Amino acid sequence: MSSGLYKALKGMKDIMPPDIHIWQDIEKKAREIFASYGYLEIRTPAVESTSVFIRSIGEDTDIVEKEMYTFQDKGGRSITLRPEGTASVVRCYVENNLHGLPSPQKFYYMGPMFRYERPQSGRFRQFYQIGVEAFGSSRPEIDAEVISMLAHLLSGIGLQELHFQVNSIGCEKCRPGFKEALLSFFEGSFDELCVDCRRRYSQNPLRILDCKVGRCIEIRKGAPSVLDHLCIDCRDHFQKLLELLEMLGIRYTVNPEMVRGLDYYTRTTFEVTSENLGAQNAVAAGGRYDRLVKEFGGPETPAIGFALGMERIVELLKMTLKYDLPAPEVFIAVIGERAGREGVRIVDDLRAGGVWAELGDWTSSLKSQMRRADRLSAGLVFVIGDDEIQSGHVKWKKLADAATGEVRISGIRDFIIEGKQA
RNA sequence: GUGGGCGUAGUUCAACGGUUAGAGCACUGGACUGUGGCUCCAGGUGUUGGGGGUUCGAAUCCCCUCGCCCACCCCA
Repeated sequence: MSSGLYKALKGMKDIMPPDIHIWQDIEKKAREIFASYGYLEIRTPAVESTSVFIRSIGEDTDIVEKEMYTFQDKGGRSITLRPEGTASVVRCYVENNLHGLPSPQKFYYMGPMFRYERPQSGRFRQFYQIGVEAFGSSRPEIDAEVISMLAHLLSGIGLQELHFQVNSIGCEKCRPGFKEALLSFFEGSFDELCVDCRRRYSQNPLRILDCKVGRCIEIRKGAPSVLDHLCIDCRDHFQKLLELLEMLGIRYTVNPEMVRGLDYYTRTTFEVTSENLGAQNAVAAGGRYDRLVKEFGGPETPAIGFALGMERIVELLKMTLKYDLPAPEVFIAVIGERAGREGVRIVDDLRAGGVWAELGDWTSSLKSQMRRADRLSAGLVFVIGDDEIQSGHVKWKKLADAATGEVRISGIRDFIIEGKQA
């Protein structure tokens, strides 16, 4: 049972030690890898005009229909906490005329996203994503670059056994034909489809391919495949991408039934899943969105990106790696007020030298100070009392193996720093 | 939005409808008066999530409500 007057809102979590160190490691690794691929950080506001998201994500997607945190500000404007990152970055790209810079322009971002959903395992109302967006190239090489970068990031932080799926959902030229084909395929068995799929039939027939209801899975056997309906250009693009992925040694499967939940995707879509997560098993996903920049009032600019879900990655990492709390290098136990004052000086000096040092409380017993040092897993303990101040020499003890020694008080700082280097 | 499971100490969990709701861990102090871990001893905490009802009597049964978890849906 929790105490206190307040709790975090439903679906929102505090991220604390020791977990926070996993988060920091992931973020650090991501920055390193993105840097080597030439992606630069971009930070956009967490709130945008509601229309930014409606326009990009799509009027009748679930996100827009029922999952957005939308409010009116005091000026009566409708504003929304971002449910994903791409829309904001595209808005930023267009607003700041970044297309005037040499193409392609490549960015990454990290931060919280918000969706008003019922929380469950791996799903939160405030969740964190790391994402990348590359603008200005329609070449399959950039698709491969983005996917390869994702693969390197995931393996770089120690995740194995992830499943890469790729697909192409065509462009504005070939998708209408495919929709037609789907509609006529399902026409005869329409009445047998589940309620949701009957709705999808008119709203977004591609999603029928993604339905998990047993009967619908039956019915769609033999349904037309997107891949058979791609136009020449899309087919060529996809083919080239697959060749590049082969060449890079990225293991993947082509899944023609993979459909993404955002309307802006064109051509390449991909998703990375894990078997160890429960129902919400996507750890990262992305795709190409060649029309969005234009939609936002910019010049025709092809683009591609992905986002990965921090909580899910952290969850996977916690299964295999053990993260300990960081521990101080030095603990100064002090006996008596005079030593207590001397201790303040010593830890301050050590800290100025970049050493994590903690000071005991001279009003509590040496035993309890030692116990605290032990609980903190401190590396070395120095015990200072009147005798030590008199003689200028102090004993140290290494908690791990109980080794002891002696050093001049004035030499503690050098002793520690040299010890670190050795 | 729809289902299912669960709410007892800081934490993990006990308590056939029946005394004053207990135990491990953790925490603090001591045994060991200036050296941690191991052992032993001592110490404290609960509106049994909240509200109502049934009953002589409710942590226990019923209703409502809130919260958490899981799943559907959807997605990172």
